[in-house]
Amino acid sequence: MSPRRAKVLGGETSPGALRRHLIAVTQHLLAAHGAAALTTRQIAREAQVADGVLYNHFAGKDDLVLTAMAERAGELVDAFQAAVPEPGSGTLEGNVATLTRAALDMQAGLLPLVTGLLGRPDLFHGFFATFHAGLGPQATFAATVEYLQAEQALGRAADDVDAAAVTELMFGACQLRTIMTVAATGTPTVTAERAGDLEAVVAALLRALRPTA
Amino acid sequence: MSPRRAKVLGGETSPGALRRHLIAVTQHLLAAHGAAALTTRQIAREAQVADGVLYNHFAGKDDLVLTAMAERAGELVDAFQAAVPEPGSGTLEGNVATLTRAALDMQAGLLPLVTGLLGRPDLFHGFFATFHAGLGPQATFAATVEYLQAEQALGRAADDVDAAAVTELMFGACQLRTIMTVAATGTPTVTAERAGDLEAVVAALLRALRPTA
Amino acid sequence: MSPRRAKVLGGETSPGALRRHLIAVTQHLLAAHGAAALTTRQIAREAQVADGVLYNHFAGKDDLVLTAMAERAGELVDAFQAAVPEPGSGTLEGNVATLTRAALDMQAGLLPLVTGLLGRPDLFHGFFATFHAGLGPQATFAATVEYLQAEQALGRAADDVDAAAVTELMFGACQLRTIMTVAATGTPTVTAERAGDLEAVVAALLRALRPTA
Amino acid sequence: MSPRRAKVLGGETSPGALRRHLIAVTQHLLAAHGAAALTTRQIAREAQVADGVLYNHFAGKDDLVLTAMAERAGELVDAFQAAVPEPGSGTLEGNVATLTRAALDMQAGLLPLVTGLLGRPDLFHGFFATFHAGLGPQATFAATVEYLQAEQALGRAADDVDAAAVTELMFGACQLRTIMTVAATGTPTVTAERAGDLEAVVAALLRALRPTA
DNA sequence: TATGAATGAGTCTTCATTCAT
DNA sequence: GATGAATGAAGACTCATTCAT
Repeated sequence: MSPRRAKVLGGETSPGALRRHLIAVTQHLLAAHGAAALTTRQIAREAQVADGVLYNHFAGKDDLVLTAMAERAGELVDAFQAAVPEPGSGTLEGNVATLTRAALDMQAGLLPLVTGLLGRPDLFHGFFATFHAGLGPQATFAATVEYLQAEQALGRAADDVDAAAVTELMFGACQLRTIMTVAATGTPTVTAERAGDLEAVVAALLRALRPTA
Repeated sequence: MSPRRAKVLGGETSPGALRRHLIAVTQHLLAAHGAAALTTRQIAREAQVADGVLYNHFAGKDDLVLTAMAERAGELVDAFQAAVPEPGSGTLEGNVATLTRAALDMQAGLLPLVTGLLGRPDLFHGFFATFHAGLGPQATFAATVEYLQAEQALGRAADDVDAAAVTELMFGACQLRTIMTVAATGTPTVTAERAGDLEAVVAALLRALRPTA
Repeated sequence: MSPRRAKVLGGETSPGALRRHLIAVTQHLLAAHGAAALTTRQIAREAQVADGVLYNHFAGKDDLVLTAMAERAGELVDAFQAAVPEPGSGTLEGNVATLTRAALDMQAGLLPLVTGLLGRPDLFHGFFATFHAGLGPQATFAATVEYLQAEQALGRAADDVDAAAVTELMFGACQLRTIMTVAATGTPTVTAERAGDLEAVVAALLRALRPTA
Repeated sequence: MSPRRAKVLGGETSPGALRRHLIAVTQHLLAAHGAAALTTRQIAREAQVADGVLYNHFAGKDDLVLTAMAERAGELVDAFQAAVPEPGSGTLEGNVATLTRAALDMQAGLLPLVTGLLGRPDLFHGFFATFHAGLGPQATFAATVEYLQAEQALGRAADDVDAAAVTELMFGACQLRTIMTVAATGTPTVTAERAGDLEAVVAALLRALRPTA
């Protein structure tokens, strides 16, 4: 009836501002209340806009959600990649600890996203397909394997252990921690603090990377 | 009009028979199509009973689903526990491989259950609280830690590595494999075969358990 | 929240009563307000039932509407068929007048149905396909042609005129009258009275059936 | 941001150019996809203009659509009128055939217009009221009656048959053909070719116009 | 005048839950 | 206990219309 420009964005009028606002709200709701509570009405209410706005900027709910997820995942991936150490720099111990911590941060951020998708395997599949080669979570796995292989080549890590297997152990442990933290706390938001320390896990990983007796 | 449940249950009339039937049907649908496709009508149709029966045996949908999940989880836990080797028996290598394989089987079975729950953190929390001490998935973690500690005591595994950390690596890797398999295949059901082999992971775990050089 | 059996049907509890009630309401709304005003909510309100009931008896709105239309069309067709005279009985003049009047009644009843369908050619096509051979409006055309051919065989009508063409003229004139009546009155309901008399049309038709000079 | 209608209209800037453009686009969409698929957004997109323009030139969607319909109907009427033969010219047979073919062309063109209107009897009524005396489809009826009466006066057609009734038969048969063609093909567009030949219908009409035995 | 993002009532549909029989 | 029709809030989505720029 009476279309009035929302004043939610504080006068922000640059093109695409509302689009980004909707993405941000979706990411927030996803992280705060889980995927089950994510309805178009909730998004609209939280964004302080009319129910229909969503469809002026996205093809539909799935489009918005997938976009929000992909964007957030991209940020998490970027943050991880930035943390991957230069092979040969520092100590192997410190580097593995850094990587493990970064993996936990990423998994914690990824969980609320992945959570909503697991119930819809088709979308989940498409979500991973969304990323161009070398840009998705898969890329963080590859980067870690590469790092470890480089350390093996440098002789700082045993070369008779499979770098991919070690990476699976590392990422898997972090994911497990994340999920168990959700189970323990009952909130979808997992902070590094709540997830506990990883010292022992890092130590065990390092043993796998040391030369055999 | 008139009760004719006999058909489905093959004449079974003992008390609680229908209750167990509903649980079984729910477990089947959960495993086959995932939690997102689970409606009370689906359950009733598959169970060949009226829509309302559910409420004669359970407080509501959540109660039924949670009960079915807990029971199925119990079976998976039991299967895992049965696979935990006697410390000192066989070889450490074989035993760790057995445990890892058992962990993968359990995670694969657990995933469709957990999937529906992750979107609702409150229920997820309650799900774990459901288990009496020593009966839930947590117990399998404890059993594995105990096994490893016993091997450490027997001198077959290094005693300067944290058994709990190794267990986290093992379970975590299995969980990661399971989820990535869903992402790769786009189906909610993960079989051990589809999840690929674990040799390299087992080998890496064993390195963590061997004495340091 | 509180499901209570509607008392709309006056205590009628025979199976299928509500289904038939919904069909009747749909037919009424269609005839009274046209297809554009036909929403599921309107139907539910007019039927004095909850919004969702429709879906307990029909696959969806289209199913209900198509069913209602087919049923009403069936009645109209039956009424027409009952009016088709026995060839040789009475006078040709009287029989053609009877048929023309019957055709007008049928077209008047059919119009509000067809009206809603013309906007959706796919459904319109399916609507005619719905009828088993010899049961739809097409059958009335065939019956009229047959009647005329029988009169031709009896020598009461000229045999050098195409019976199908005469039938097209008859049915077409009636349809035109019906539509022009809607245009003139602005209501979708056309009664025989409002459509005016057909004497001159019948006379013209009879001329086509008389032997050439 | 800034007006750039020039593109579409080829630099045309005379007042009313955009108004006429919108009407043309609406007519095109109406004929091609039917009234059910006609949204203001569709029109705007097809016209390469902003959603709101429509309201700068018309009171609303109904106004635009009705205007477009009336204009198109006017064209169809003009085409028909141009085809009405001079009484006494050629042969009666040829002239009636010409008129019938022209009536079919007109009905086929009118159908997609009328289709969307039949579901809204109020608009349908207003549509016919739109035409000034002697300009609407009604005028074609009058012209045909006049033509026939002239032929009657000239002695080329029997004068004891009602010219209006014969016209009703002619127009009605054409309309029936048009609608049945939609039913048979499932497409909203009816071309003269698809509607089949009219020879038998013309022959029957001519019989009605010949002197009685 | 043109723009096009924003509006929000309204559409069809789903589904957990109730309760008279 | 069993039945299953009825309920109605809620979901995703559409679209004619408005108005600040």
